[in-house]
Amino acid sequence: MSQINIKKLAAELGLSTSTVSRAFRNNSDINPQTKERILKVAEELGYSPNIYASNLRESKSRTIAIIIPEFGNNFFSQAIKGIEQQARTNNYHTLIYVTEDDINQEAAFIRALCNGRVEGVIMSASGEGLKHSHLEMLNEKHIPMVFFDRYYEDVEATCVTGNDYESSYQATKHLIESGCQKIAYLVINKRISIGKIRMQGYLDALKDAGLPADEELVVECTNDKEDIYRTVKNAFGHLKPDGALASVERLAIACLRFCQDEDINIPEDFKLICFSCIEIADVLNPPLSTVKQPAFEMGARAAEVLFEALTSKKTATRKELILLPSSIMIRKSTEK
Amino acid sequence: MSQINIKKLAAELGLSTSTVSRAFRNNSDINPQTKERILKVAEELGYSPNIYASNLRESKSRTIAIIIPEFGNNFFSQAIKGIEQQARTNNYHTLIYVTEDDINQEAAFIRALCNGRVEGVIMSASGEGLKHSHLEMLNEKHIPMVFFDRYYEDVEATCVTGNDYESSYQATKHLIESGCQKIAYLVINKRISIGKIRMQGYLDALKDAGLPADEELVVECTNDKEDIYRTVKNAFGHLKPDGALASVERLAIACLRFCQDEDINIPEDFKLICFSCIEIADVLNPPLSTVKQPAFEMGARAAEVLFEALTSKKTATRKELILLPSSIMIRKSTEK
DNA sequence: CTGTTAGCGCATTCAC
DNA sequence: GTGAATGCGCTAACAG
Repeated sequence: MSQINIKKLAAELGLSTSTVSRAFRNNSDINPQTKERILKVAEELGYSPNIYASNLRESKSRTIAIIIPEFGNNFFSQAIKGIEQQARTNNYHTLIYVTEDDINQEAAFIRALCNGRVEGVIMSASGEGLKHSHLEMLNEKHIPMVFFDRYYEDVEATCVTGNDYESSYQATKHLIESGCQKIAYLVINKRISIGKIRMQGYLDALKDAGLPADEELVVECTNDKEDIYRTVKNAFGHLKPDGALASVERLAIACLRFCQDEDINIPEDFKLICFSCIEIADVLNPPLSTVKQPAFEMGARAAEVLFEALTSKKTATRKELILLPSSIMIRKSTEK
Repeated sequence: MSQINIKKLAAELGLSTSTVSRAFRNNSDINPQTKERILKVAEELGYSPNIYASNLRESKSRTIAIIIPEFGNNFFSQAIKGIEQQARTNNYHTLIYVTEDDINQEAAFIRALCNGRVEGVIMSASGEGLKHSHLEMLNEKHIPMVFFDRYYEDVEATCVTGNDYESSYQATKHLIESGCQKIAYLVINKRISIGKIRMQGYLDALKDAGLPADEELVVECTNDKEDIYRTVKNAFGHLKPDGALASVERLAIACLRFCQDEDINIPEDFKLICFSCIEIADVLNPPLSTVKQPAFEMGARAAEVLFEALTSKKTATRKELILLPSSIMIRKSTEK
């Protein structure tokens, strides 16, 4: 059986293709009875308009792209859910691209998207502190973009992110109030957006408490699992901290592992808190205090901003920082 | 600035559109120098072929759909990575659809995909034991499909899944050898595919060990977090098991929570093992023994089967069960 | 190796 | 309220 198309359906119905087309779009006026008849026969014959022909004709795709550094962690999973919820209500499809934290990948994806595949982009940045010229193409192609969580300061676009400075300050303060005197800050890259902002909150909290805001206590790690463990081990060896704030979950998990291996008691000998959206923090060993970002809301909000731009035919979003509050969940790992 | 297209680019170059087109496709022969010149100018002018026009013209989309019951757990995240890796090497795009375990959603997605949006479907089933007539449409439209993990027995299609019976048998045997006498089996739905097969392995292991394979020990839960906790609590109350095999991670987490709340010592008073791909099982309280499915490989393998069908122009995959071995990771939660 | 020509399936003018 | 005609941007014969 050859595939059905609008022409065959029209022939079957004894109508013109334009009338059939009208039955599937809501704008044009059409006799309600004709419409109903068309839809009924279409259903029977398993016809639905070819998406690519429509896209071509209308030169719009009702599709947006999500570009994220990694996939499969709680934060991004929840953020994606938030985005998809909005996409669904706006009748849009989503395409997900994962950069593995590689800005070249990011650039490649952006380039590949500029052929009309998507109408807008929601992105968490992969290469803060590097060249971002690949984003200019979006501008040229009039494709609006919104950042969430991680963003480029030098790019004109709205960003929805957490109130990281404040949360970091509060988390550090909480460690101090729990009795910590020598608090390490664990970070992947301290020179860029979230790593940097969270560090500032941490440093200021130390300072305000009269503790030495010593940059030696800032421990930078790579993104590799084995490497992280080694770095943590090393840091423990020469810093001997009694507490730590981890800027991302992975680093805190490495601490838990290390403490387990070395029989360091948490929270007695060492207290730990981290930024994380993990849903099973309460059954970790020990239950882990977290700064929980509103991932779902971030995604949803970023999508809202994008769809607003899309429906009002704006070709870009305006430079603006939207901060959503995180909540500090205190558990055993930071008990006195 | 009006958008660039193949005609303008051709005009700019003093060439015909077909030559330009050839420069972007690898098949037709074209003067290497011409090609290079075209690609260079295209780069400068920010031209790339409109995807939707290509799709329409070639009537293929180089896109596949992934349909899964849920999103954001380790198993599906890893499986998706496996699929995407294969998709990338085959130069295909992926669209992800999440059903929230609702077969109506699944049917709606399938219907929406049949307008040519995708060339193939990789799916983990959401409604085992229910009507699956919505899948007939894929057949009519000649869209091949592959199941992974969860599948419909009554549908003709290849399925890539775990060796669940064997793993379940081994996991139960391990509990018995660790000293358990009264082992519960926790499951979301014992009448369907994975829940059913895993139960069979469990029951047979009990029987072979001379333990009563009592169906009372099979505890069925809903999919709701609060509900699961209540069911677990209730089961502990009247069954008083000394061990459990959980068919999915979520149920084991509820056990950990319950034991933590009630000061039940694991593994002394109660031993626990579950099917799970969780990567931080070693820092749970206590470290959790798991049956780890090869999620990434499953996804990759399912994608391989699909692409094989696609490249050989088959319109469906043949009914076949491909079993990939899981590995049992023994940790503290099942120690003697 | 390159150009000409003819659609892919659909949505939108513009007539009637 | 409906139909005829046109072209969205691209690719694949075919001819040269």
